[in-house]
Amino acid sequence: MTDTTPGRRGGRQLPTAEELRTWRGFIETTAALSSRLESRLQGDSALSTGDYAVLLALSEAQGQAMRSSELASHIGWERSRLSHHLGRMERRGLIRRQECATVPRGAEVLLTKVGADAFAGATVPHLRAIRELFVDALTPDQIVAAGEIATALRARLDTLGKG
Amino acid sequence: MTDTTPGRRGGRQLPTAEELRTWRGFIETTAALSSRLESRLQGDSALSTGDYAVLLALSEAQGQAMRSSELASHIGWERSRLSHHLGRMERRGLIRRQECATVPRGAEVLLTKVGADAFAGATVPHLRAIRELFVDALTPDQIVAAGEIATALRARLDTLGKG
DNA sequence: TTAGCATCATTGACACGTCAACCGGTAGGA
DNA sequence: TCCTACCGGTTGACGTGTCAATGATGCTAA
Repeated sequence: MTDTTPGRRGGRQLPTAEELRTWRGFIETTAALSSRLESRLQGDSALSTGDYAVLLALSEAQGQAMRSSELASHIGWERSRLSHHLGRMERRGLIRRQECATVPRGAEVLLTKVGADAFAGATVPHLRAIRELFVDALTPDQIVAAGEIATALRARLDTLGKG
Repeated sequence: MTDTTPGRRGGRQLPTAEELRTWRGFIETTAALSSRLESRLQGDSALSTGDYAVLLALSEAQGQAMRSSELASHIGWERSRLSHHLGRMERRGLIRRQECATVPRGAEVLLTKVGADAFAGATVPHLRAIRELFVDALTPDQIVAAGEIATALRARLDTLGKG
């Protein structure tokens, strides 16, 4: 394992072999974690994490309803993505869409009973899975460190922008 | 924000509100990081990270060729996923598939010149993006901590198995 | 007034992943 | 021998995500 130290010249260099190993472990493990959580949720409640995010937002909204674009920005999705997803959720009866009374071109998304029940049944197993797969896997110090790492990475993403 | 401490009874409890905040920040940020890296790679080289993984494996293999199932296990993919992906890569001329001479029912995957060139052009920008978005975002201590967190999470995933 | 222009939402085309079914061939055991 | 079971690989159906284009509707400025 020859050392590929880029070092010197303080400029824009490539990662070292060690940094790359850490990177791969980190990104692959977090992906695996997401995917495991997804399949746990699916198995426990027949919902995807996307469904869960939508249902969570709607169940917390007053009237259990939100405008489509409001919902999109609340959960941080592109409108196109939300529109596709709502179409699938509507086919399964989890939500309903209707024209918004107040805003002419607006669409109002409503939580149905089926959706509310599905969400109610999903939340405890989902939180339990988060506890088992994340919280219980780490020491308290590591949880704090994970939070700080996420904050630092997020800051970097934000400052670099889409570039 | 009422404290939802589960604590006591040392049993299988739900995460606290604080743990949940950390969890959300962590999982959403790592997802955003993956997605940003994906779009950087796409913009720099018209390759996806999936393409990159396949091309990396093939370019390191002797003869720049591998059996399909060997490739699948090397990069940790299900065979079905690889088969679909190879179909798309083959349409773009990045790889070629042919019957394996030695193993009757085996398929051999070959790196084409187009694929090798695409990979060669992609690697430096990709490594640079990893440096900018991950390595440079964290302190050396945080990189070490990230590695340890990944190891701990991975261990947890492995011990829990598919359950 | 009307020609742009931004905004809200949907749509279509396509890439990507998973799951389950399938096919062809090889290997064991009745 | 024949039946079965596995193995390598492909396929189809479907959920999911992005991008670019399209409607439909208001706002604004010549």
